[in-house]
Formats: sequence, structure tokens, C-alpha cells
Amino acid sequence: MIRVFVADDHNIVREGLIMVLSANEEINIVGWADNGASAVKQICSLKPDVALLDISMPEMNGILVARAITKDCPSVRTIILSMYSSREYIHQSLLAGVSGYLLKHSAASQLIEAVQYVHRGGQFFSDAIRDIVIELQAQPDYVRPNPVPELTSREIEILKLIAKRLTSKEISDRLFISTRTVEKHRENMMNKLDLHDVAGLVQYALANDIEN
Amino acid sequence: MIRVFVADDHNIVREGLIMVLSANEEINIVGWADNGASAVKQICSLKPDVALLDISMPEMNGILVARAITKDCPSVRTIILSMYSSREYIHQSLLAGVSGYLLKHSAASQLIEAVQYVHRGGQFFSDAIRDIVIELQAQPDYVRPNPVPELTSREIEILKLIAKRLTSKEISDRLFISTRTVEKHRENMMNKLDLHDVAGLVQYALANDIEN
DNA sequence: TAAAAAATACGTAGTTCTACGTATTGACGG
DNA sequence: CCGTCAATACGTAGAACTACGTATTTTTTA
Repeated sequence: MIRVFVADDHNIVREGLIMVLSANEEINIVGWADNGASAVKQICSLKPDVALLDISMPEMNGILVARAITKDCPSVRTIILSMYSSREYIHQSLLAGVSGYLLKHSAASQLIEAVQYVHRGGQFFSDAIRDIVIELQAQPDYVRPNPVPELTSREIEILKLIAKRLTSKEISDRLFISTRTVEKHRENMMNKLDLHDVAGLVQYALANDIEN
Repeated sequence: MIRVFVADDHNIVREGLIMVLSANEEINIVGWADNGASAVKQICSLKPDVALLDISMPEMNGILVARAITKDCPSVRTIILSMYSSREYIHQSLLAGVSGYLLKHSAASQLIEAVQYVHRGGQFFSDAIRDIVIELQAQPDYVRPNPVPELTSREIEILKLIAKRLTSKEISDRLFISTRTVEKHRENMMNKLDLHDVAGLVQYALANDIEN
């Protein structure tokens, strides 16, 4: 039996994943989570063989979860499950020590295959991203465990408003701080994330469930 | 038996949805599609009772599919399944004549419930969006079947570049046209879509699979 | 308690975008 | 052949953002 943990904040999607996985008699779902923090906590106590992690989750994204798992309970192998094949995500995932990266576009059979393969000690990547993985692993700086840039709570607060399309002026009015301060936070965030415009910040916010 | 059709381009997600739905003995999955165009074609020939439509799909997004279904085979009831609760999506969906709008955050049980409820002739909306629905339906202009704004091919071409974060200048250099022309296209798109900044355009592009 | 990080604020300069216009050309349909 | 639409281009004005700075206060942490 392969003991599997599933973390995805979209309930419908997660329950579907569990159904698909459970249909295979070799797989046993030992737990699930709908947010990153809870995933880390549970995974470290349940010690599943394989943890399937969605990237976009509240509290802590899947890549950060993988990083924490790799550090604190390296016996658990992690597979990232994502909608996006962005180079940056793949890079960060590799640095976080994942054993696989699957796209939600992949067939369900690949999901099973990936779990089995990774459980046997292999690495599994969707076709579409295999090339990128190889390329990244060949890079000399591959080892650099470039920490996923952390935003401060104030920055996140402001990012939420930016994601709602408020202007710096509107944000400063709402938070009773100066426009220049908002702009500075904006600037700091862009520096941390290596972004250069609002659209980038908004996308980052959406990709990391920084909303509401 | 309720005959259900599922359209979602993420294979893993779709197969999961089918598993979840099939587990209910009242529901029978009669078909599926991984893109909007194929969905329309199949739905109109299969005539399921209920069609579950993801918004973000290649070729044609779920809202456009719903619109086509409402027009060509109104006996089929449609439910939108989306990650986002954006006011605009909800508005467009209502105008497209959908019978329900579910968030992927909802529990799988809600999915079943929604299918059953809609099949019985009701409308089903996730909690988080019910308020918005009510508010929108109360608006005097609710009936206005504001056609989903169509972008011209040139506009889409430019939108792709905007989504890649090129500035108007960079785009104009690449397409050998004037910066002012690019800005005009930008302006026209924003008018059509009722958006007011780049981030909105980028999001629209992503939501409608206008990429690559 | 001393050092580091976070939040605050301001300056200046330049770039980019947004929102109003107008206008010409070519293509297509009626 | 006329009207409409798409694509092109330009003007002007102002708003908003980006990218460099510096600096003070508070909070957190080592």
C-alpha cells in the first residue's frame, strides 16, 4: 500500500483527486488538507509515503509546504500539482526538493503513475515540463536554494488591495497612511518578487491565494 | 437518472469531477469535453439534462459555451464551475442564461446538490456568490444581454503581448506600428471589456486562455 | 540591551498608462 | 455605391506607476 496525502484548497478538485486515487487498490489516502499550514502539520505527523501538493493554497503555498517537508521530514516524497508550467514555479519546486511536478492538464492515469513512480524512488514530471526540468538541473546555479521571497503582513495587506485594483492613493486613504508609503511597499514587494508592474503583483496575489 | 455533461480542460480535475458525480447513483455522465468548441458540439447532439462548464477552457470559454447552449438547445441547463467569484464573470454568466454558478472551493456534496437542484428546474449558486447574484438581478439593466465583448484578431494579438508584460512601446516596435496605435487598441479593449488597467487586461487574457 | 527588520514618510525624475478627442484608409456586406 | 467596421495614426492632459534615493520610529529578535 502506498500511503498518500492530498493538499488542495479547492474542495471539489481535492475530493475528485481522492476519488481518482482511491480507485487504485495500491493507494491509500491517509489524509488531506485545504491549506498549506495544516498540510505541513499533518504530513509531519502522518508521515505518508507521498504528498500531493497544489501550489495555490491559503496560508502557505505548495512549494513552501514542499520545502518544509523536505527539511523536517525528508522521508516523505512530494509531488507538486499545478495548473501552470511556469519556469519559475518549476525552478522553485526543484529547489524545494520535490520528487515530481504534475500539471492539472495531465490525465488521471498519469497521476497514479506519478504516485507509484515517486514512491519507488523516482522523479516524475509531466511531459510538458520535463525539458524545463532538465535544463534547470543542468544550470550551474541549480543548487542555490533561493528562498521564496517572503512578504511581510503589511505588504500582504496592501497586496490584497492592489489585487482589488485600488490605486496607491485609494489604498493610502483606506489605511490612513501616506501615498508614498504605499508606493514604497509596492516597490519593496516588486523588488522581492522581481516584478515590475501592477499586473505582475496582481497575478502573484492570485497565484498565491492572497485575496479577500 | 440525471444525464450530465462535464467540460473542463484540466484532465485531472475533469476526471475527478466525473468520479465524484458518478458516485451518485442518480447521476449518469453522458459525455465530456476538454475544450469549449467540442463541448458545444457534443452538448447539442447529446442533449444532457445538465452541463457543467469550467470557465477557463481553450477555444471557447465556459460562459460563451453557456450562451451558445441557451440559444441553440435551451432544454439543456448549464452550471458554471469556476475558481473565481468575480462580479463580472457572474454577471456574464447570468446574462448567458446559466442555471447555476459553483466555485471550485465548494464541497463536492454541493456539486451533487447543484446538479440535482438545477435538474429540478431551480437555480443554484455557491454561498459566496449568492449575494452578488441577487444584487445583479435587481439591477435595472439586468436584461441587457450585453454580448460578451468580442475582440478583433488584431486586438487579441496585442492582448497576448500585453499579457506578456510588454509595454506599448515594445509592442509597437515588434509589430511595426505606432505606439499611439497600440495605445488605441488598448483603449478600445478596455472600453469593450469595461476594464481600466493593465492588470485587468492581463487577467482577462489569462481567464480566456489568450496566451502563447 | 543592541541589532535587525518592519512600517512609516518624503524627494525627484522619468516612464507608462488612461481618457478624452479626431481622422484616414481599406475591406466587406448590403 | 454607400455605410460600417477594423486598423492605422496623431494630439493633449493628467493620473498612476516605477525607480532611484534618504530617514525616522516602532517592533521584533538575537
